[in-house]
Amino acid sequence: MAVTRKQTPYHHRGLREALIASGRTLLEEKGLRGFTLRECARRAEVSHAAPAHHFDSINDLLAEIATRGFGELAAAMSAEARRAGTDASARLVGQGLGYMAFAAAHPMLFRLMFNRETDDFETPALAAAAKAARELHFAAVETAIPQATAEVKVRMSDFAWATVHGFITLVLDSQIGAGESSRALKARSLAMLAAMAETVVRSGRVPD
Amino acid sequence: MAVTRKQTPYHHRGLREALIASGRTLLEEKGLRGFTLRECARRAEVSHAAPAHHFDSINDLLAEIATRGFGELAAAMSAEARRAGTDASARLVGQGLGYMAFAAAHPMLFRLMFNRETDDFETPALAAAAKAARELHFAAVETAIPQATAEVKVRMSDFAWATVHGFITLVLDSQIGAGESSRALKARSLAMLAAMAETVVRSGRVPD
DNA sequence: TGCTTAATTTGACAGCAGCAAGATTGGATC
DNA sequence: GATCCAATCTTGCTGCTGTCAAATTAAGCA
Repeated sequence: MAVTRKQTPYHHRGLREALIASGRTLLEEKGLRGFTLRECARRAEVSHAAPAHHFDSINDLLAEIATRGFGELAAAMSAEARRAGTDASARLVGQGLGYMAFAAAHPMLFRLMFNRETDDFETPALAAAAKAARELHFAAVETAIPQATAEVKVRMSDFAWATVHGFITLVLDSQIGAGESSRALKARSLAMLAAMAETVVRSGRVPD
Repeated sequence: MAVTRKQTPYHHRGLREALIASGRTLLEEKGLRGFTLRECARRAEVSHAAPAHHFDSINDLLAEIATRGFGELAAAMSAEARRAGTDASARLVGQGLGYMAFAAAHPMLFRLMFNRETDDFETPALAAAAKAARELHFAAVETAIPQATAEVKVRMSDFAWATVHGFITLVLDSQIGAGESSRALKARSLAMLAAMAETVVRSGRVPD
């Protein structure tokens, strides 16, 4: 009985990782609506039912991809903040830049991470990864306005995040800067971040 | 030959509108991922192929639903701005409130309107409706800071929109205020809008 | 070696979008 | 009023999809 299957072994061994990888490129190519478990399997050169042994459902795979996305997002934020030096305000801007750069580089992944439509693929790990990114951001705001009250800190953290998230989201959805050069867009982003940081820092100065 | 079909006539007459209506409730119930042309047809008590005569594809129906959504969004913004009175800053806050209220009332529709994944259901009418809402917002910002340069006006329009859009988006995606009472959430929204309006107005006062 | 278990396969089911061909209706024309 | 046409809707297909069940293969361990 000649093994007609190519030289690929029956046991893939690293299928779980392979599926996450192929799933991620597929997501980036086709978007969530074009995302297919069977296509993931095809790209990993494996039968259509193989993924079932590594992921309970298609949502499970999506959750894993999103979870890792949050890890990368946090890393991108940290890296840019570090590059920005020691000034707290500059670090806040840097973190925002990292956030936007990640979203621009992986738009579909970014959408998946936040577009928690019906919560039907919420996972403890996913929730924890999202929370970690949030806390990274909150810490940066806290450092920028150490003397502010806890309530103001929370408020400004919301504010800064909403600004950055809203802007890049609208850009990705072609609502802002459609047809503009990436150079012009970058200038717009920086202006946005500057306005954000200024408002945050000012809130720390005003006694109430 | 007894007519086994119920008393419903062969020609539905208002099928296009019926599909838009059933599609919209379906969307709100199941989200974009659970949205199905056949289920729309079923709810309109019509065969699965009937929609094809009114919409080229499922994306066509979604585009029409999204287009009407933008009309309603603009109406909600205008109504709240009117309620806010004549002060330009208050009107800006009111518009933001209307925006958020619409999104909170129709979260899935709101997501559909903006989640323009692969642009595969972009339509001239949809683009125009989105643009109308944008211009409504820009006009409000312009009125609030009439003496500012054109560039600052654009910048602040982006800024204000990003703030409001980002905040409500994060709330809908359970990233902000998860598990909070709607009362507390409303307070957070108002604080957010106040910070936004203050920044906009200040940008109009500073000479550059 | 043989046995157990994990990993993968094939095959099936129901549901989906879109297409084609037939059935029914409403309205215009004669 | 009768006839024809175009619009509307239905049934039935094709090739997808996710998920399940059963069969097959490989790996690890005694």
